[in-house]
Amino acid sequence: MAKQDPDLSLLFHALSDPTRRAMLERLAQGPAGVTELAGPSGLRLPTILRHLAVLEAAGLLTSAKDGRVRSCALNPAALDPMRGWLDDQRAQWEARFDRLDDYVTRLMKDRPE
Amino acid sequence: MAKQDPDLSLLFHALSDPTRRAMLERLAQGPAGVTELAGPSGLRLPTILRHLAVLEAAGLLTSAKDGRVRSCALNPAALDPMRGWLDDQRAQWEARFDRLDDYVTRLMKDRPE
DNA sequence: GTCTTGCTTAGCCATATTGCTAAGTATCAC
DNA sequence: GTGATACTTAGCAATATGGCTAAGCAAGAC
Repeated sequence: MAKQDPDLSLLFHALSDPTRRAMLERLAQGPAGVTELAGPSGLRLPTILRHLAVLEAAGLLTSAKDGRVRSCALNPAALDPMRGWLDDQRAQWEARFDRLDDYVTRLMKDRPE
Repeated sequence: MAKQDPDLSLLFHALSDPTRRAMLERLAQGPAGVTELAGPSGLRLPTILRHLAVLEAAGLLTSAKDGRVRSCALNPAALDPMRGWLDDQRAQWEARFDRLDDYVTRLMKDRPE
């Protein structure tokens, strides 16, 4: 991960819109141009460009212009900080049960027969 | 997962705010009351209540009133659909290289010596 | 019963977001 | 060179979001 402090807020926000998620899903198959990404959504191109800007600002995609075509590509590494955060919470939650187990086990052991 | 179609938009949006993430992080340690959750943020209680409503609407937490205290608890299962979505994109991305490997392998095999 | 504590509701305001249309630029195909 | 294609920019409007203050309700402590 290149960035020291990934902006989780930008990342999660970027994924909070169904159109943006759908575009990323398409890009997971391979690069695509703006018009192709716009197709399924039914939204107008300026709107799509705005959504793409959100995704690019979050680091989830990169784009490059080749002639009149702008090709967009998924940056899968950008998904990792979010997964990391989710995993951390899950881990903390699981640790709760471990601590509870320890507590109950200790209680049983200390319990006078 | 109880819900047939988790609302990914609600879920990702709920995590797009640092205050809300911080509160979930705290709840991963165990249930907490509203005033305790508000403490670290420095925000006023009505604002906190609004944030909690977002989290509850997304299914990420549950709350119950006991006397004058409202206790909030993390619902860790609600994190799973997001992880699932992230994993799916990662999987699709990896599959790209598998398909590329197959293609290149086939190319080398079909290549006249 | 009175005071304190822990929320809760209502309303306001500033900012952000999300969609659109209109107009424009640049590349490509013929 | 002309027309088509693929964006791109600017501006507008409606809605949503995120913060606040003020006022209120209910439970708990004494």
